[in-house]
Amino acid sequence: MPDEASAPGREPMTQVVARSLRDAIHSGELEPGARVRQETVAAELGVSRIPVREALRQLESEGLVVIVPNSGAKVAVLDFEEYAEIYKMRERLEPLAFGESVGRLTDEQKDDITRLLAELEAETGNAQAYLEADRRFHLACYAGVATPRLLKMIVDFWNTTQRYRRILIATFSPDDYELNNFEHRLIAEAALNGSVRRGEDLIRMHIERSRFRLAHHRDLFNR
Amino acid sequence: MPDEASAPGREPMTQVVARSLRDAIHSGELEPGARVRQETVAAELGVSRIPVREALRQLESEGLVVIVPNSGAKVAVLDFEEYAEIYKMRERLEPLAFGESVGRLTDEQKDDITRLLAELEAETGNAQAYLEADRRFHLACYAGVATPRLLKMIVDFWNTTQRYRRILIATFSPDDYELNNFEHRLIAEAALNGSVRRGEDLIRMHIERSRFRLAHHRDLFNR
DNA sequence: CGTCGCCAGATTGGATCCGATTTAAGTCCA
DNA sequence: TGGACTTAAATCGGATCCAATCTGGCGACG
Repeated sequence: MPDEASAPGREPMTQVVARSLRDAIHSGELEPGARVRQETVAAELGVSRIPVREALRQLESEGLVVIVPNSGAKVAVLDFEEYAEIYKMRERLEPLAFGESVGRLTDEQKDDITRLLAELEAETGNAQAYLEADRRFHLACYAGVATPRLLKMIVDFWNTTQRYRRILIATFSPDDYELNNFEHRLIAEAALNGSVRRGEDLIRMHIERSRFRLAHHRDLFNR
Repeated sequence: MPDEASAPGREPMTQVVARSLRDAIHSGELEPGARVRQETVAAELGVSRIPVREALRQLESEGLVVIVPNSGAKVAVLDFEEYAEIYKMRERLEPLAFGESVGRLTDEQKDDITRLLAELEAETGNAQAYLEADRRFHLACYAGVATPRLLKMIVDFWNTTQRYRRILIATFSPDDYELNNFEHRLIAEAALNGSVRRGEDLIRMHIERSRFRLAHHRDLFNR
């Protein structure tokens, strides 16, 4: 056999379906409010509806979809208040993650941060690529977090808001990009130097600033 | 018809199963590490395994059980570090919830806080009842939170740690109870007065203190 | 005597099928 | 012409059935 993915047995279909749907929502292929039919997804991936239903339950717990009994699943729609609330939670949890991570970063992980910072700056002005680099940079700062719960929570936050960040970043001026880059440099510096307290403050402010800017774009949530 | 629970159609079995399992874990009937067999649960509730499997996926996302592919589900076991990490998250999120809640509390909800505080003090020394009252008192303080995400997250935290708090409370001295009651009174006061900042600090310290005491009981996690 | 491999029972994962509920179109009547 | 009722198609929830995988015990071999 060729390689077989170093498989410890086969991976359950539910996980494959869940990942596939996550990617589809993440990439914008499935927009907020879009209906997700079990039969359609099942046919598309060549499985029955059973693993699709289990995957949908999982995604619902992650906040990515909303299931209405006997009616169906839809990609979760966030209104302005929900979006802001997620940012408020991020303002509390991401500094914690930073603090838990910094002391445990390996040399490779530190290199990743440096590299991703450079990538991020290189993509300035390129909305789609910048968005992706932004995500990876921030998550790289939390790579040292030892317990999976906190990390999963933060990733879920990024996933549920991804689609909306995409809309927001389209409104970025060159100055917005520049300020972002500046803050990222400071954060990376704090991470590499082990300046826990300073990094925590920087991250909180970084997210807080994003949330404040949000208030100027409330209209993006009207539909 | 009598009342029919104001039903908008029937409630899906998955939710019934999930709630039942949550309760069983919550009450200690299912201990951490206990294996959860789909067939057993299904038979017990008179349903097939399908809704059981979906419920298990849901509980996994909530952190209550761990599913090993092709092997089965077990009630989640927390080691000392995971438990401490959850408390650290609570230290960040519950003050936020308090702040979001206080300004929006209705008169009924304020009465609930007063009443539950009294109940809590009345159960001093009675571990089992105190545990339950403690939970309800704290959650009552967050009753004004408008967005469900934050609240669900906090409830999940309380659920996953419930079994361990039960063990810890058994080690409480009269002084421990007294100190707890004192802090609860201050928190209730802040909630009723609308002292947001003070309440946030109190709650953070309240949880922090619980976490510190935990360090003296590391042995409870050995198994 | 301990370890590795093999076989049977138990348990999970997935597919297909059926009944129940929702949704939407179409019709009737004011 | 517009709204409410009826009916039919689409879709979901759940049950039963079958295949794949894991667990535990037995025996053979080193």
